[in-house]
Amino acid sequence: MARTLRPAGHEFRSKCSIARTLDVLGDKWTLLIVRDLMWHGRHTFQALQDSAERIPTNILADRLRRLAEWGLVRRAQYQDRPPRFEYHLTEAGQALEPALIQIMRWGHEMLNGGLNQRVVGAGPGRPRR
Amino acid sequence: MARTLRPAGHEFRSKCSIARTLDVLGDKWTLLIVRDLMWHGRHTFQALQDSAERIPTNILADRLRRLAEWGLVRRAQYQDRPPRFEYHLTEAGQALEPALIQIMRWGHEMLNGGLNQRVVGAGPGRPRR
DNA sequence: GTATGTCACTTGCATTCCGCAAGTCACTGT
DNA sequence: ACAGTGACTTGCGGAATGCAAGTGACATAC
Repeated sequence: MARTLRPAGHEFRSKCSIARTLDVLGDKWTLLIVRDLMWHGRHTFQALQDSAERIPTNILADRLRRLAEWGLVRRAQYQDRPPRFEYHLTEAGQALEPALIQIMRWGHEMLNGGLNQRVVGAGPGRPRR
Repeated sequence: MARTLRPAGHEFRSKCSIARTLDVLGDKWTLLIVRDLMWHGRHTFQALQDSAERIPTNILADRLRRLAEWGLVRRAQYQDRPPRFEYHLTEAGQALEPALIQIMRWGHEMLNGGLNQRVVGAGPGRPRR
């Protein structure tokens, strides 16, 4: 049983599970990064940046840092020279899948959003070269 | 079959259902208001403001306005003199329940958040006096 | 009939966050 | 030598947030 995720010094607004989740994920970008890591096989900074919504690079760097602090994402160097990094969801991050699916459903039905195809096992793993 | 919800003039960032949902609900407060309307029987401005997370009044007014524009919330006057209003979720708003439940689950498991009791049919309806 | 209280908000203002463009650094490939 | 790539960082103007205080229409208590 995992202890509660929480970066050093963080105080939650309240005991409510929803409020706490919003403390972590409550903004316009974070869940899109999780989506790309989970379903779209985007695991490098560059790949995440090239996603459809064109996230600004400073925001992307900041959100990846925060996701790593929260333990939802792991940053790993997969190459030395030049140093290159890849980002992967931890178990805690992957556990967001049911929530993400329900959010996607609602957006599909109410906002005419596109449905995600291949929801499982997508992505090329690490970039080949 | 409902047409796509969208206030006049709004452009979505992308076709993705998740991105579109975040265009509507992607901030720290909006889902807490939905939570209170859905489960906690808070239907007046005052009741919503008294919720545990102490939302600032200007933000609350703004979010209620936006939720109404998006068609997730209906504002109704239930008393003339003095004028008093109550807020209720529309069907589109209520359709967020499965997503909210999954978000709550994740917060409960990963962030040690409190679980919501009475998830269905909570609340006193309109304030008596 | 004056004082206090309630409800539903607005307004002002300082602080913080966001988004865009540009720059940096370490390489690699030609 | 020189353009290119990947992973960021920095600067800066504008938008959003958070706090306190104010407003207007009543209702209730004294």
